[in-house]
Formats: sequence, structure tokens, C-alpha cells
Amino acid sequence: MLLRMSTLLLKTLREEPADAEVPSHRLLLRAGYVRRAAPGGYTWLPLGKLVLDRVTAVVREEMTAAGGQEVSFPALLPREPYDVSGRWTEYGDDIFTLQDRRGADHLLAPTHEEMFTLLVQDMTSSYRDFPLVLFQIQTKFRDEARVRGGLLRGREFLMKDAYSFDLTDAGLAEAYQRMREAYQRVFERLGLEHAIVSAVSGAMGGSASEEFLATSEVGEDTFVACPACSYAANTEAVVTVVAPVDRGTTPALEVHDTPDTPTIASLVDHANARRLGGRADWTAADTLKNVVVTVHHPGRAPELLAIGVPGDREVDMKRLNAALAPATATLFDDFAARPDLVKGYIGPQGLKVRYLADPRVADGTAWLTGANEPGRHATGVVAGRDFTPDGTIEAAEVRAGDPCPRCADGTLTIRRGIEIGHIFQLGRRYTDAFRLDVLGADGKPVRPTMGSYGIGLSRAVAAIAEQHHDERGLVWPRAIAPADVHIVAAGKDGQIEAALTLGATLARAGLRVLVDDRANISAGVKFTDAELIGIPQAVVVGRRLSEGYGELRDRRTGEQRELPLVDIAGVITTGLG
RNA sequence: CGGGGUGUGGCGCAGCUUGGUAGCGCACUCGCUUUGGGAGCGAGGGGCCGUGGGUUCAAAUCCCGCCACCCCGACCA
Repeated sequence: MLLRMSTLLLKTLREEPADAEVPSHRLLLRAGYVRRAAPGGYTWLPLGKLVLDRVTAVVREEMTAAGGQEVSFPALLPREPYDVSGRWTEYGDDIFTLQDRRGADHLLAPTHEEMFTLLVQDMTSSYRDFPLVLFQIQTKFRDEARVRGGLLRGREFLMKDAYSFDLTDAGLAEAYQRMREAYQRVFERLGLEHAIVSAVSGAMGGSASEEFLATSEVGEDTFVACPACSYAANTEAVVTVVAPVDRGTTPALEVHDTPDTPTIASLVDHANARRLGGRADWTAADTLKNVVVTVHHPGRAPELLAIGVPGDREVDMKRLNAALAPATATLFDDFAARPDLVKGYIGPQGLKVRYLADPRVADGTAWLTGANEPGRHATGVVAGRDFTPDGTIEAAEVRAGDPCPRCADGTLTIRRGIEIGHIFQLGRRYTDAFRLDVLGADGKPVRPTMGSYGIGLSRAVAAIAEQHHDERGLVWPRAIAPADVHIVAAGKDGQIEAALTLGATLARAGLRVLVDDRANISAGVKFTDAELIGIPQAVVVGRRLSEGYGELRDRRTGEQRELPLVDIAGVITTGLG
């Protein structure tokens, strides 16, 4: 492959695009890989398309190697299958829907579980047809509430989705594991540093669920990792480690006047100033904060719920919602309607609503908390003695420094990542919905169980750009760079011709070559463009051309050395740099 | 959906407060010079100032609605 910049549809931008905030978005625009074409939609320019195709090729290879067979479904689908699965209404505003000329409802598929299930139902009838892994690489559509970061979150994006069909749970576990390993190889080859975090499977059901997060400070997902062991998890999935309770000294419950202490901070100050309960070392962690939320159960009346967490922690709405799924919660604020709930002074003792407590509120622990009367709090409120929660809930925020749930001595760090892959064991949700049965070896029907495995390909390109750039521009890993080598003709007589000749030689040797053969462009411009575009290696054909020498530059290290042009093909193909 | 910000040639911006018929840098075209780190000089082309309405003799500028984009949050995954 030989690309000539003199004819390539490429325009690098000298200035930062004003609308682009995250590095990948800025650089992909500036270096001429993509252009914004629609809200949440991007055009892939020639260089960008090459990169996207490289990423796609890696994924396709690994999926095929893992036993997957590639198919391709329409993106424009009728409503019926999504009615059967219930997702037409479940997805709600997040899917693009439209009607054809007869008024029949259609959608632009946000993902294709239904169609894969129907295909398998259509084409299989015997246990002999299993196990089966199918995948496709296709544009998905989602009417995102908020697009973000260019390619990071769009309304139209390229995704690889794969589905495994097995007859047994053991088979599903095996398929899942094989796919997990394939994903690790994919992201390894793409040069993406990532964490595999356990996720909550949420309303979709299913047991195992893991997300592959490319570490990046612009990522939308927060996860925790333990430096001491391999533990990594979504904050939603973190299980609180509870210190053993010392049951020796249980204080008596005392009610105190605590005027004007509606917040934890004001309460702690007051408690220390008045030596409540005979101590002056109160901290926020000694208080029990009780937050009232309205829980919205699908198809049922809303329910009031109080959540108890240590006062030094906020309720994390994401963790709360994950714990309540499929129900969702919103903060309750209509205290006028419930005089029994005294805002700022709520305590779990004698509460009239369902009460779920943080695991730290274990039996035998004593708390400073509200007395359910305006301006009054109570000390020595002991769990299991003065109140008994209706259960525990993982809703308190997770903080850096919290103990690791897996290993004894680690403390958690909080990091951010871009979700580039998600694998989970779907189970029989869709095979049940479509009553997909095949004949088993014993002549009885068997219902297959499914796994679902996705990779955001366009998002992966952005993630790679996030992880591989410097202040001068992109620095692509060789495996997915748009070319192997960028030949820069510095500009003087004969240099362009020499650069093209060298390019032809390298292309014949199997290298993918980009030649900057633009005339009347100063060398400085070509050098900065080359650095912006970020091809791993550059060859400068310039002032030592008459001696037969060129200059080999490594984009990543900045290293450069002069060597005879005739040797360059050998040096590059042997993979230096 | 809530909060904040921004919409002026391809890109980055000024002009708006105090209404008077649109400007700068880059990019683009032509000519000459230049040619190893974003070249110089000269001559050009390109904009219903996001959009709809209103006020006014006159609107990029003032008023109202809408739309889009960016950031934060909610949502999604």
C-alpha cells in the first residue's frame, strides 16, 4: 500500500477545534482522521478508515480464532421481535424508532440479541448444531441522552457483537471463558491497557458479567482497583468489608437536644462541644445518616425507603440504583407530606418506612443519629438492640483507601476507564422469550443458554488515541497505525522523486507506506504533520540524499539515525522501533 | 431532563455593552521569491453573522421563541 499525501483527502488543523475537549477527539479531528457529520455521528476520512479497519481486522481474527462465525444483520428492523423480548418499551427513548409508509413500526437496532436468537431458532433443530458462536460487525444506533467526547459516545457507532449458544450452563461458562481470553488477546494487540472489572448484570439478569475498561482519565466509568492483588471492579459491584464488631462496651441510648444541627458537620461540632454521651471525639463516621428515597418499581406503586449509611459517606445513587435494580430510586423531598419523617433528624429507631442499612451498620454497632424529633439526636443507638434494619444495602460511596474485598492488606484506588468491551452470561432470557428449543440427544427438547459479548470498535479507536498520544500528536501502536512508515520528502529538487521511489520499494516489500510528496510545503510543516498523524516510523529524504542517506525517526521515542536509503527497507521490516 | 457556556467564511477568533450595511489570523487561488522545524511579498476568491419572529428608518448588535454544539449532573452501557 502506498498513499501519497499530495492526493490524499487530508487536511490537518493547526488550531485546536473549539468544540473538542478530550484528547482523542481533538487529535483525531486535527490530524484528519474523522470529521463530525451529524449530532453524535462522525465521518471516517481515509486515514481514519484505515485505522478503523485495522481494529476491525484484529477483532475479526480473534473472534474467528475463538470459533466465532461472522454474519451480518440489517440495522433497520421491524418492531415485533423487540416486542416479544419486551425491549421495545424497556429501551424506551434510547432507541431510534420510525415508521414505514404503511405506518408499521421499525427501529434502528441498538443491539441484536433478538435477531441472533431468531436466526438460531430458524436454522437449528438438534443438539448436534451446538455449541455455536455467532458474531457481526455492524453499526449500532442509540438515541443517547448526551453524546460526549467525539467517538467516545455517539448516537451511531461501530460495534462487534457476539453471542454464544450452549445447551448447558457448563458449556456457557466455557464459551464465556474462551471469549474472555479472546478479548484479552484483542486488547493486547490493540495496545489497550485495560482492567477487567466485575459488573452488576442489572435488570438483564444473568450471572457473570465483566467489563473491559481502557484506563483513561477521560473515561466515563469509575472503577476501583487493588494495587496489592488483581482485584478490579465497578464501584457498583464493590462489596463493603466490615470490621469485626467489638461487643464489649455498648452504651445506653440517650436522647439529646441538638438544635440547629441539620447536617452531619453541624451535628459533629455540636456533639463534641457538648460532650454528648460523655465523649468529645465524635467524627462523621460515628454518625448514622438516614436518607429517604422514593423507589420506583416497574409496574408497581412507588415505595418510600430509608437508607442508613455512616455519616462520613454519601449515598452513591449509581450504587443504590444498581442494588435496587430493576427498580430505580430518586431522592425523597416531600417532607411536608410525611410529618413522621423529620428532615435532618431521622433515626432508624421506630421508623415507619422500610429501612435498609449499610453493611457497616452491623449488629452491635452504636451510632449517633436522629431522634425523629425536630432538633434532637440520640447517642448510643445500637443496631440489633434499638433498631433492626430490614436488610443491608450496598449504597454508600466507595472511597480510595477502603479495604480491598479480596485480599487482606490492600486498600482500593479509584480509577477511570472507557468501556471498550462487555461480556456476560445472558442465560435464557431471549431463548425463553422466543421459546427456542432444540431436540436433545435423549429426544427431549432442550432450551439453549446464551452469552453476549460486545466490543465498541469506533470507541476502541478513540480509546487507543487516548492512551497513545503526546503533546505533538498521535502515536499509534504499529498494529493499528494507518501505515507502517511515513516518508517525508524534505522538499528540495529530486527529494520528492526519491521519496516516491523509496516508497514504491517499501510497498513492494509489503509495507504500508504514506509518502509526503507535497510540493511547495516547507519541511517544518511536513515534520509537524507527520508527528500529528502519528505513524510509528518516519523516513526523512532530505539533505543527505545526494550521499544516498536518509533519516529514520521513531515517533514514540523521538530517536533518529541516519542510514543509507538502500538499507531502510531491511531495518524497518526487521521491526526496529 | 436539570445547571452552566457557546453559535460570525473550512479552522481559531474580534465586532455586540453604546444598532448605521462584517473584520483579523490560519487555510484556499494566482504570480514572484523561498525551501530541514508551522516561509516572505503582492494580488484575489469565499460569510442570508445558527434559526424563526418582534422592535426600529436601519439589527451580527436590542427583545422573545426554537435549534445545535461543548462542559457538569441525571440517564445509558
